[in-house]
Amino acid sequence: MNLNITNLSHAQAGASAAAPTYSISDLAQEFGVTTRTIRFYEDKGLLSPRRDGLKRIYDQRERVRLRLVLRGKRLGFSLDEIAGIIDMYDTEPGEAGQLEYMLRRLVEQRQILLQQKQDLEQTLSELDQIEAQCRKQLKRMD
Amino acid sequence: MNLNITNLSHAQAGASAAAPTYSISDLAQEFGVTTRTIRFYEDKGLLSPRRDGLKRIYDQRERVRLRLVLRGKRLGFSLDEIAGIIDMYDTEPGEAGQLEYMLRRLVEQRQILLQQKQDLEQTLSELDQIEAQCRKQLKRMD
DNA sequence: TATTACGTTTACGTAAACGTCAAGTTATAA
DNA sequence: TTATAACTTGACGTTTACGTAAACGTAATA
Repeated sequence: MNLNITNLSHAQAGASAAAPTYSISDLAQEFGVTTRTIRFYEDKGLLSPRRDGLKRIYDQRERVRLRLVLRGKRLGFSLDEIAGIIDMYDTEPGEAGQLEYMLRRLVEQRQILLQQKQDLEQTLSELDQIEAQCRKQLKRMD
Repeated sequence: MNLNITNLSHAQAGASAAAPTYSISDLAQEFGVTTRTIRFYEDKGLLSPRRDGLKRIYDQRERVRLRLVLRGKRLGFSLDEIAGIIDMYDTEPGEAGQLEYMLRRLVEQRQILLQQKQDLEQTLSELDQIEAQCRKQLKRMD
């Protein structure tokens, strides 16, 4: 019998105020990906869970990172690009040169996202037009 | 010397009111992709240029399709997904069942795009926060 | 006539992002 | 004690989206 707090029924763990942790399959289930995928992301340096012996233990920070990765994927970025983005989320302040470098990267990334936003809105508006045509055509057929 | 109207200096062609046409490298240059890429899209059924002997001749319609493909890529869709989307742009009205099927696909596609939009805006706002932190830190270092 | 520019097909190569075994470990339940 | 479930590390397979090279055709230019 294991009395470890990290082992409570299902994932959530964390009665009292202990930091909740998750197994790999907890996260796999929650986010609808396979454990293979999660391990692959670790291989690529996107995640770095602690270990309990061999087993991977994910805390909040790792969980958030996974969420960021999957959001990046939905936006169509490669894992390498996502790595670059997530990097910015938790780079330590550092020296001035470092900060200015990061500001430049932020600007670049924003440009990309703004272009996407434009592509997105144009596509949405075109779909609206197509739908209107569709409905018009359907009415005409009654 | 070739007097064909399609052969005027660079692509644009179309003195008078003749429909402008383009060679494969015209389009490659205009959109910043390789000819290999354009041929690959044709292989996948995304483009279907006319031929002059062996040579591919692209008209406005094909050019627009290429533009749509590249926009789809910027949004992170696979070529198969893009094929499905572009399909909707030029499906002939057809019968009622066909139209209703298309309406369902439109709704699905819109859902995906709206999710992307949400992801996009959240990411943009997070980048704003990071930038603010950065600038704050820089000021503190003066 | 030879070269240069642009086009063609065919085909093998490759990077990314996992899927899919295989073979072994560890912990709990029967 | 055995079986089951969840985990581990390889390692090879697969799909997508092209890159890259070979070998050739055609047309204008030096």
